[in-house]
Amino acid sequence: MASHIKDVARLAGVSSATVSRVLSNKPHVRDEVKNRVLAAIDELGYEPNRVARSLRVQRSSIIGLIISDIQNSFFNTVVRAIEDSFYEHGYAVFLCNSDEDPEKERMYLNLLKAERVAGVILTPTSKAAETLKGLAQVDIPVVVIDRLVAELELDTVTTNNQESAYQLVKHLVKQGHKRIATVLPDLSIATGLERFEGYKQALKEAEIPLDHDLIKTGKPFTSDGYSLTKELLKENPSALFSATKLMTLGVLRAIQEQGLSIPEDITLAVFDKLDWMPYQPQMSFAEQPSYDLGKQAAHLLLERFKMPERPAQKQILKTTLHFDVKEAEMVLTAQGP
Amino acid sequence: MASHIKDVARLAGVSSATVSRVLSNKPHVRDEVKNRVLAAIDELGYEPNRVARSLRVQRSSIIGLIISDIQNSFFNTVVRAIEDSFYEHGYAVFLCNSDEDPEKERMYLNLLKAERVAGVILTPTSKAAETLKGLAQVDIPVVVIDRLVAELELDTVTTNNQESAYQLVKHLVKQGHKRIATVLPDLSIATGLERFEGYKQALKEAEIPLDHDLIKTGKPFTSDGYSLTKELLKENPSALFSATKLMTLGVLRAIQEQGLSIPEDITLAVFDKLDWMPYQPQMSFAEQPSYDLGKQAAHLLLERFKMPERPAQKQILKTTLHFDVKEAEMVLTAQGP
DNA sequence: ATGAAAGCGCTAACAC
DNA sequence: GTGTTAGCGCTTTCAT
Repeated sequence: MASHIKDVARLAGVSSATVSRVLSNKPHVRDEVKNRVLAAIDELGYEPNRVARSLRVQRSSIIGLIISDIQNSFFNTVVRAIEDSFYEHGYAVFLCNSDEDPEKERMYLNLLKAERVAGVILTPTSKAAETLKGLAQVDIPVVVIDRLVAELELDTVTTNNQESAYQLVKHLVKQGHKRIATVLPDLSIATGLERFEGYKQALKEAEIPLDHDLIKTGKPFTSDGYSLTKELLKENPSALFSATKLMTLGVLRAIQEQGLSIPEDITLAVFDKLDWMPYQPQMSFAEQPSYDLGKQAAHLLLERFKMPERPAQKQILKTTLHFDVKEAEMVLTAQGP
Repeated sequence: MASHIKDVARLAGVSSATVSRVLSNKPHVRDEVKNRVLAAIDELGYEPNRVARSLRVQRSSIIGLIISDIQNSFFNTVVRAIEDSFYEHGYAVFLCNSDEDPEKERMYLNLLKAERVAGVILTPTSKAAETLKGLAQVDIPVVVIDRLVAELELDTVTTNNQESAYQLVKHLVKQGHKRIATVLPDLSIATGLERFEGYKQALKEAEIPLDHDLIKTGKPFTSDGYSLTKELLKENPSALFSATKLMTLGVLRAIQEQGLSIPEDITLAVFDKLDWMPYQPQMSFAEQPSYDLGKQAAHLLLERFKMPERPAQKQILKTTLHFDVKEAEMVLTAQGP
């Protein structure tokens, strides 16, 4: 049987109010009393009931974190950064996987609302706006990462998608490529749209007309990357820009099945740094600052707790560009895909 | 401002007790009254405060799920199965990533205890036993998956590790291999030990003496799979048994760097089905029933809620063995690594 | 500096 | 079948 604050109070010979003050490091407790309380806590192995606390203060110490794909190592790093940040501040992070499914996202958001979590961080699907308004009703602050929610004034951390895509494609142009294909996520996803804008910008600057046979969109999954590339290869592009990590895996497979070599037959520029894999050809890529992204998101949320009325901040982080990196230069990280 | 049960009661012209009864589908409410309550709930957009409910019933509707590596797609499927099962029963799943770190595991277990979750499912590290006893003190049931906790009488779902490893290695033996190397996770992890037993059993049966230069253990990560294999290859094995998915990725890389082809130069038998990858050579593998494993774990926990005194159940699921599967036969799943 | 007491929103025992 | 009420364990005024 777990002990309660009353038991601690009795053992220390004080009231439960005093124990509570000690627990939350409030001032106005004599050191001698404080030590007696601490000793009693220790002796009983007392741990506060966080549920009772949450009810009383009308807010739990849980942070809800909804990620569109927990298997994607990019998001995994983001998760770790957020956990690290909140752990220091006594919050626990409740992780939810939306799988890019607006229905699951809605379910989790409502649940987090019912649990009266302290705050929410999420990578929104394109349908998140409506449900997010419900959280605002109960004053649960939200930080959006990776993708914008255009309709809402929310704290946001994203990366410079358009600029990075522009630089990657510009690099292909400089290498003399004219037929540059691209594989993108649906343009309803903000990152897809922004990266497409970068692609267009680079071509326009080089006065290469847009060829719609070289542009394919789909779900940001390996399977779509694969099938879209199979179609694209019929058009004989000399280079390809892939806009998301998972799609790139499918791109690689399709190219390999076709017996083409990289970069001789087809040159690649892609978004995201690939996980370490047995096979990894030379390519250019934009590495997103995933840990920083998580850190910043946590920071914004903690700031918001202190200043609920502060205007929404939109942070844009920079990717690191790597041009024509060969397999050998890839770093071996602790964990694979 | 969110509405409360009292507001609903007032609007429907009943007491809050009746509203509560309607909410939890208790009997003894007239249909006419029930409908009035439902209408009021709808009109106010009322959602129960789960925190208050948790405090009152001394148990939340949250299931804690601690996974040793959320990026591993094997566990990802397990997570999905567990979420699916509990969603049907009105529980929410709180996902935590222990990263194989006993300290993080301890932190999360204590947190889940303080949150008075309804139950916990976890893939334990080798140091879990002590902390798990703390949960027993507050009557929080625990189901252990993938790995046993020897010291404790807990509901458990695992796979037939020894038998599967035995069959895989036996297959290598039948193909005439005498120098069969193996890469294993530390034997303090139950799965590592069991799979090693299977390996030894197959060699013993074939009267092949154990050669300790062909046996390497490490952390179940890609990096260790890679470095251990580099060493093993100096011994010129003709076959290799890799005991975990992440390690296998490192194995493949090391073999490729050495310029060896699979299966001609070295034959592979491995645990786990690899995620879809651009490069994937022929090998034998034991596919774990990951979805079933999650389903069964959820089932055991739900049963335990109903019958707290039932003796602990130890379920052992069977892997599906695939021998000498070529790349082309691999199924393209929706998502990559 | 400390204690007494109210109350967070809900459920369940008991009364009718 | 429905209402009244006590109380889950904690925090936070308000007294002293």
